[in-house]
Amino acid sequence: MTIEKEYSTKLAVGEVTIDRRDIEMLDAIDRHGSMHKAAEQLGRSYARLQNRVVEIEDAVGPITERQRGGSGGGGTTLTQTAHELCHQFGRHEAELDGVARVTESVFPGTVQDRTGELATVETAIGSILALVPDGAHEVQVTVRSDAVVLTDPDEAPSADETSLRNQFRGTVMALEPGEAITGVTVRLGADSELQALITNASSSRLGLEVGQSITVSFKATAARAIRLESDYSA
Amino acid sequence: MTIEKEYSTKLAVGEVTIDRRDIEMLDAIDRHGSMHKAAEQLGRSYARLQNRVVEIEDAVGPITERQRGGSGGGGTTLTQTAHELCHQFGRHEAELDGVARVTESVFPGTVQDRTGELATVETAIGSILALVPDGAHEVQVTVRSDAVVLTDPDEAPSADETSLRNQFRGTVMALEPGEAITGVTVRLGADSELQALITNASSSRLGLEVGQSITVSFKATAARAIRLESDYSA
DNA sequence: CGACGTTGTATCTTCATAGATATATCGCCG
DNA sequence: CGGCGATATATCTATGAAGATACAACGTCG
Repeated sequence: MTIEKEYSTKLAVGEVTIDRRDIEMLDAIDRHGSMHKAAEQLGRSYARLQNRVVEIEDAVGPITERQRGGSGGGGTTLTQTAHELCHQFGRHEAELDGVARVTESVFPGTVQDRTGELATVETAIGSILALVPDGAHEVQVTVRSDAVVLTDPDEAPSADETSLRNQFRGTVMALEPGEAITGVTVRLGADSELQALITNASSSRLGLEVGQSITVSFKATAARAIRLESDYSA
Repeated sequence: MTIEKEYSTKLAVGEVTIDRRDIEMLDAIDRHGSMHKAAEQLGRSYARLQNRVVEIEDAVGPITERQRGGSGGGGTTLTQTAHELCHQFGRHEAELDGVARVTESVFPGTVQDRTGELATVETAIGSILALVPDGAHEVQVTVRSDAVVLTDPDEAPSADETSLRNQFRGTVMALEPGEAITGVTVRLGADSELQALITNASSSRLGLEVGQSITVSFKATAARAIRLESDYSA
């Protein structure tokens, strides 16, 4: 059975939380210049829609300029605030979409030293410096494939010169070239693999081939651990 | 007014989508060994809870072993499948949490050449290679601060040797040291700043100081653009 | 000055979700 | 063999979100 990662994007601003439906509403108002037409196009009742606009404005401040009477009977336009809300929502959604799309590599391990939110986790592939939740001991470290940097081992900068704190040596096991991006699977230990996403250009620049030795790096701030003895008590 | 990024985590598996409430339910069942006690602890009705378990199992397959009668009257334990579901949910949530926590830097620009999902975007700080949605022209490129790599300019590897396709030169404007992680603000152009998160260790290793010249890099697969002429029509 | 197409409200209905309650079933154990 | 504490299930009710409907208010324009 396949499990798909899903999410729903929200922005908490003041007292209200704005979801996709609200953004679609604002977008429709913007495109049609009136709340009535927006309601019609979205197939929802004008009353509720207008109500929601007021509700949001009560918490956020003016997001519309509403005019009644006048030529055409009036209309509603969005304020700059509303447009910025939409953009911010779009950016947030793009980031979340990235999370849901991208594959992750998982390494079980045990927490060793901790400093603040960071800790070293002992895993099958060695020590990983990662963000570790408070009080966790047995954890899984996850690394997003779009955060993994590949380097030619001969040219690899020593970890001293960059902020890439995790660096491992591995062997390219598989290449899945796409139109612009190649998925790379790197074997790091007996049973451990790490996936990376790189541009096709980088792939050919590095001369990637199956069987090749390669250096993989990722930032500590991009490696996140979750505790295995999960406790979801609210 | 402050806008906070929120989200809600979900896993779509088969016909049902599992949310945090479901995971909390499974966790409570696991801890108490019975659905009745779980319902009581969660303050929800046994009937609905039991119903939900059946609902999930209809779609996902066995996630519990339920026994009635016997010593103690019976009880319910979770299957391995259920535990894996919880872990996967935890990992997914950790990633989303990362998105909501981390700051992002935004660069408006216009799309130039495109190959598949990738395109170069002309911005105030120069060309950025990023993931760009289909058909977009005017965009905002966002870069997560945990994806930015800092390098000593003298030692910076040429872009030829790594899969870090975006590389810029800048000046450190601000340092916000935390317990384990330092937030770094780098000025890249007249009006453009990029934020990065690095470990304190990396910060001191690089000898970071305000005013210092520094090289920032990030992967094309970690830079995401959203269209400015947003169209949220469903 | 009246028509028109808006915005602004108020009220009723519909629907889905979940709690409340009651009852049946099960199977070990004293 | 009855009690206990669980699972299993059906029915009623409470609640909240949203649609349906109706009507008042507004202001430009013909």
